[in-house]
Amino acid sequence: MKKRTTLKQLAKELDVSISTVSKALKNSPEISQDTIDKVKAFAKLLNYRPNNIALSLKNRKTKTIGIIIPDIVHHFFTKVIKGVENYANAKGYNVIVGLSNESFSNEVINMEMLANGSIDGFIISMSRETMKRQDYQHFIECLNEGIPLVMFDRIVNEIPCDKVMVDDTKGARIATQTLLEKGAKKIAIITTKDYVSVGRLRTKGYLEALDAYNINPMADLILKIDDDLLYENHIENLETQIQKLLKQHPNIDGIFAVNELYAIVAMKVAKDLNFDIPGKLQVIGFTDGMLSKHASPSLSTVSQHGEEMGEKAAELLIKRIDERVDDMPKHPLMTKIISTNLILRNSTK
Amino acid sequence: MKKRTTLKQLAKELDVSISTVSKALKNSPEISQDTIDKVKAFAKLLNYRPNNIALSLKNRKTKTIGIIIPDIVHHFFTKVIKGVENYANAKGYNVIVGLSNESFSNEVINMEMLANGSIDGFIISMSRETMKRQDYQHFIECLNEGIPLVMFDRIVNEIPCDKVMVDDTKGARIATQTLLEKGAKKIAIITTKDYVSVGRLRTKGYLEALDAYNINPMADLILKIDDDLLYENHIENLETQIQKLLKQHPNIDGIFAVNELYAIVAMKVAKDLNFDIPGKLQVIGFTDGMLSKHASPSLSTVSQHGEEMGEKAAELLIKRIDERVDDMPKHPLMTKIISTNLILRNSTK
DNA sequence: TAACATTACTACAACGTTTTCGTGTTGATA
DNA sequence: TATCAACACGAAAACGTTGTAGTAATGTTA
Repeated sequence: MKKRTTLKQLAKELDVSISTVSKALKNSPEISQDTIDKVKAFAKLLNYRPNNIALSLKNRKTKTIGIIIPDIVHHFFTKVIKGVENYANAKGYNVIVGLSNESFSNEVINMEMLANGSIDGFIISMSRETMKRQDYQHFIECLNEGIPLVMFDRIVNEIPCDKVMVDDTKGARIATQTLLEKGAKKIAIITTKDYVSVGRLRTKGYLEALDAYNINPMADLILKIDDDLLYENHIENLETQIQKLLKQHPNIDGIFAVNELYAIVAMKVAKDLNFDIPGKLQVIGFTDGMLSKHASPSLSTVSQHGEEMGEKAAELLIKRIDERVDDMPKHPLMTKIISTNLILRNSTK
Repeated sequence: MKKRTTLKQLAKELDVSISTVSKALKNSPEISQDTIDKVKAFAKLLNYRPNNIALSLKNRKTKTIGIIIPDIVHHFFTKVIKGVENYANAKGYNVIVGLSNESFSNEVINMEMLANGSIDGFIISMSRETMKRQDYQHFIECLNEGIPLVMFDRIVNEIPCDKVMVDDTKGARIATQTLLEKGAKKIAIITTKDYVSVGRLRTKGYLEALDAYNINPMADLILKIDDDLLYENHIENLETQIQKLLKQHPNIDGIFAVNELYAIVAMKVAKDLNFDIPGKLQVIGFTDGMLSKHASPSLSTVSQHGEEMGEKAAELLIKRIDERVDDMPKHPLMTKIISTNLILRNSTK
């Protein structure tokens, strides 16, 4: 097994010093054109490429960013990763992915593993367990060590870092409003427990829309799902709860679901109960993924623009990293709001 | 901004040498218990953690593996990544993700960016363009430089490396056979152009099954989609082609599709044409994803076990990396076949 | 021709570790 | 009282770079 070519090897073979080789490859004016040509030719011959790790050590920056997400098998997060990759690669950065699997300890372990010099900064969406515990010590420590952080989607205000989010409340408000405009009178919401920030905010938007139409919210129509269960159970539980809801209130004519899966399952249950969609029941979801597009009927939904979020997060992070190097005065913390837009398909009139 | 604690700092403050600190932290018997305790206490106080980059440089291994895939917004690939992460993290490895976007040059650039010492090995599924060009120079070079490679899913025999794949032919044969057993007489296949290895192999399985039942394949029933188009056009094109097929052969009673999306679209088109699924037309797809599970009717499909593939790939790669370090005799190249299984849902009788 | 510039290089330190090979101080032994 | 372990530590090299500071060998000027 051949080992990689180093400056030292080039230097020895060419009978010059390591410095000369290094400088020649960088077209330093200190080196004669003659030598430059020779060195370059030989370097090319041996396929020399500088060792990234050595550079990282020397420059005290790795040109790598870490993204920590709760789950990768999820259209929204993959879109975000894609956005991060796009921007980061264009700036010469690599992306390390860490999966928390919605677990607090995994999140902490993953971050510690990477914070030991492997990355220049983090892009994070917290695990559900972290949100529940409200234990943000690992984020704080990260910042204390001078590692910049950008949070997205699942945000928490206590952490002084850059953030990228969607206007969840507004998106939900517009979705609900649209249902109202399209004639729905009795709209249910399928949402998460309140400790999930996005669920809470989207519920808020739903309530605001009702309020604007002078409709009193009914507790019965607000289904807060505990998605802490294992996946399979979670879906089953979801189905039975929606069934119960639709049977108890057969005159429900609108459903707003805070994510794609909830909306899809709601449609399925409703269809099984012979609800006509969108004739008698209109449905809008949140997050535009494969499921929405290919469901039947296709699902109207609030698009979150995950890719754009990822790009923006990467941009903020890399800016922060660069300013750290220059040791310039920090610019103030940013919270970038990505606007949603409503995609109307066939689950609404 | 505070910088990270180093051995040097600890040494200076404690007024001992760097070596002593290093050894103390490792419980070296050379160091007195007294000193060990002191050093450890102080290290803990300053929250010392060794710099990974320095270790990487010293040990000439990064404990990081790179995974290059054509697209991350794809259930199968995310499953594989998840499997890779699982195994790799458990072994103390990090995972860098590179996206080729089905483009040859992106694949090459991504690999070169990582091959400069950033990773200890690659896990790869080729881009479509690479398959088409059949230009594998970058893989060869990688191997020449002593960087181990594991290919999965989209394999090519010419490259001497470990491989993880599914028995595509067998999976397709069983799927087709199942359709036949369930009474289908005229089965169409929706597949890709032949340069996509998995498409080719799955078509082969389809033909084998027909042959076993003494059925002559009809060219008309073999729809080879050119998925080289942009996404949106691709789907539209797919729809019209399937429409044409079903109109031309309204007595088709079985469809085998080589991926999830093709199957879903086929079902949609068929439903629009008032085919009764599964009554009159049965459908089986390949790759078990979200779409299959939540389609209506839910889609019977050949499950590929992406997560298992990822785990296996990581295992093979890490074994290869370890053997490289020990400089032991290489064990022979492995090709691990992950067996598929057929998940029967409501798109079949 | 002494003083100085210019050219074209080399030596060395540094980034943060680990590890090998010393080395000075004890205490025990012959 | 020399001799030798045992003990507890330090110096230095190495991993592969880069950049600063030197230094010979020229050429130019007063």
